[in-house]
Amino acid sequence: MLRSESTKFDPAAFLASAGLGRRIVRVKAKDVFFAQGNTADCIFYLQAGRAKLTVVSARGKEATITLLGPGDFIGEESLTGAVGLRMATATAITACTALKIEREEMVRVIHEEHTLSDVFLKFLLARSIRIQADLVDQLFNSSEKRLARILLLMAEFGQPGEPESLIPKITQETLAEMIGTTRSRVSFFMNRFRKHGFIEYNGRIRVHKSLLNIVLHD
Amino acid sequence: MLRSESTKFDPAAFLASAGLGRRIVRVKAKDVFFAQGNTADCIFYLQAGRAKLTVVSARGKEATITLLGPGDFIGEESLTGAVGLRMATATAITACTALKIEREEMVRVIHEEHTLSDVFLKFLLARSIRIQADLVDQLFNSSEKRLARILLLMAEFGQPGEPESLIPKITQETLAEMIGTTRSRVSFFMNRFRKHGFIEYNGRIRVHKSLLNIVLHD
DNA sequence: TCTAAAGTGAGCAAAACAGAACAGTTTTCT
DNA sequence: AGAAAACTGTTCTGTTTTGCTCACTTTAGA
Repeated sequence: MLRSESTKFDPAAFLASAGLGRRIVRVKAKDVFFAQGNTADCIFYLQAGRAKLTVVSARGKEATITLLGPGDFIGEESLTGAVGLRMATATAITACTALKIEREEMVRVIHEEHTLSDVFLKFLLARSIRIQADLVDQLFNSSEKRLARILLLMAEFGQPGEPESLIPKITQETLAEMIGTTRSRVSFFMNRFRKHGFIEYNGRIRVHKSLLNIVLHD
Repeated sequence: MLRSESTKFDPAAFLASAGLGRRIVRVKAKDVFFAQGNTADCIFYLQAGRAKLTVVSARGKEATITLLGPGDFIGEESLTGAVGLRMATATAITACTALKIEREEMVRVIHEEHTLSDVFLKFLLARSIRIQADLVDQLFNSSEKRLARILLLMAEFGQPGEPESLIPKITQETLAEMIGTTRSRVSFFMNRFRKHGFIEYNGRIRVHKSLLNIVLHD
């Protein structure tokens, strides 16, 4: 019964290939993995591409909770006790390749394979900490500081292979949704940052270290 | 080596008693479990009492992230890869009894005992979802709605043994810290709620279901 | 029991913000 | 290439929120 007793279990291999209760799916840019209100009966492991998690409020306002990249899990709310509903919508930003794992299979494997539950736990811990940091940021800071912080965080987001400080293409609308303000406000601050030399952009945004001054200094 | 192969492992028993790498501690009301900036080398399992998690900003403003009760873990950031620092301060609200588990021991047990890692995973998932909901609330709603929501959530907080809708004693200051506004603003809204009959209070706060109207209706 | 500390209710000016509008620019699709 | 859609910079108005201050009440501790 326990796989680990007979064969060596490799979480990387598990998350890279199809199998019982799991298969590889491709999601085109702007298509959704799942939408808010859907039944939460599976979890995705993002192999390639970028995606985002958004929520819409009662009166149609939209908020972006987080951006997701390769190695992230999507839809972990499916693993709670009872089968519930999706609380957010997961949308592909670029074309994505992901492993779709059925709820039962994921629960089983997490239960039986330490190595995989380690991977998952690490992800969940990191995510939980990041969201908590976002909440704290929201509680403490003004829109301007929140924008500065998000820009700095995203400058790291692109792997340290690229000439860092170059931010993946993103619209002011999405930035506004992430920091909880309006698009016009983002536009206003972006230009202020640019005037002060904290950032520069023609097409994509390049963040200068000096932007830290906005976040750090009172 | 693997405990589960020889003896039956009982997570409830583990979390209820002292042992190797873990011991029971008592924390008086207003004393701290740990403070922001401390080395994160252990995790607590709260057996009895109530506690809160707070963060202070650069310029001394304070935010309350969450309230904690029996069955909650405190200080899970200690389980991330490298040994880091506490990102928040955990303070006892009432006298607390908790199991203090050393980082290494917790990592070991989570790794070796499915039943405990299940318990921990469930906690982490719930917490992560709750904090995400708080973030969404913060992104969408006005101070007034946030206050209404927190009050409603806390009305559930007291176990369904008590005549529910009676909120555990809490100051306006703490409420203000939780929803990210000023104390005077909380005072203002509380009186408005009271005038409309949504809540009543002499010493402790009693929440009426009608308060839902504030949260739900546009 | 008395006093200091903590908590509460109010009010006000200044700052931050939302929301809408509109023209100009860039992307995307056919 | 040309039209439609998406994105950006900017302005304006009214609202919300902050950051105080002060008087009063309740609570906790010596």
